[in-house]
Amino acid sequence: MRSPAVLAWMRLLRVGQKIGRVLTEDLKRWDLNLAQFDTLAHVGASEGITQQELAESLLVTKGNVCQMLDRLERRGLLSRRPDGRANRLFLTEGGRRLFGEVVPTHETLVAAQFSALSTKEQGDLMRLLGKLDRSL
Amino acid sequence: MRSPAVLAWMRLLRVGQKIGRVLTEDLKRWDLNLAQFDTLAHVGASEGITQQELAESLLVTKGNVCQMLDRLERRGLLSRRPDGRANRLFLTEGGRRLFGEVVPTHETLVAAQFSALSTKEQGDLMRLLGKLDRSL
DNA sequence: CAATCAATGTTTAGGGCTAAACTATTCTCA
DNA sequence: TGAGAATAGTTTAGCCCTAAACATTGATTG
Repeated sequence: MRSPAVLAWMRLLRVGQKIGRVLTEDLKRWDLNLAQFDTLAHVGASEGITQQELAESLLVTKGNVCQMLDRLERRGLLSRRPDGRANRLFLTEGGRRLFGEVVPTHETLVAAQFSALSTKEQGDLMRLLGKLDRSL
Repeated sequence: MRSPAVLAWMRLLRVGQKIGRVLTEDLKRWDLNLAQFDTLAHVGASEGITQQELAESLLVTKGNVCQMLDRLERRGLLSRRPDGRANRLFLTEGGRRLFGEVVPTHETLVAAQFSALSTKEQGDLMRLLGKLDRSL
């Protein structure tokens, strides 16, 4: 007999994979993937953030952030601005425009993935995951 | 204002990353990562499964499965057994032994990650994710 | 039976991610 | 002030994963 925790974990992974796949597929329209979208989202929400802070915020390594930024910068979506020994990050005009275009569609699609749950259930799920997140 | 769905999605991703990191760290003791563990788990639970079936079950591509199996086979943990045009997969003695050793610890650690939630809450989470999974 | 089609597996190129080694800059304080 | 510690970023090797091209084998049907 499997514990509720193990079952919950297996399902959490599975749901994450499934939804991630749908979102990734949709983001191809803008030639973005989920990691790039999340990076733009974080920078857009906190412009002036450093690479180090971005890495902590995304829960990835700074090496990863560095490479990710190389690509996004090459595409002209954001820019590094040196500040002391750190780099501060900003969206370019193009990055801001693209981001503003993608977000509404993206959020609608996310909502659609959760539409099998009632509003109350979505709230419950959100709260349970929030509690779990804070404990980790 | 963010919808409950978007918040739930962000937290789901985040919780998945955090727990995944803890489990990955622990699996290093056996020189395994999460993907390899999952592969062993699936094969162990359904020996004789084909590569195609395994790929569908893991929600990854068959190309990925092929490479993953190359590594696990090289390590002597499982074996491909040709059957018609398919390969049927089996754990080796070593694979079965390793797997039996890892699983209890792993499940305990998973349970620990969810310990901030009461038994009822874990059940609720499990059910909500199950409902969501079936709808996707 | 032979040609075609479908199913299974393999390979390859490329991006995501990590750990660890490395570089460069800034801070500290004796 | 100058040496060393701490901090921020970059690079590299290697595994994970995908998409797409490829190869092989089995099934279908004219």
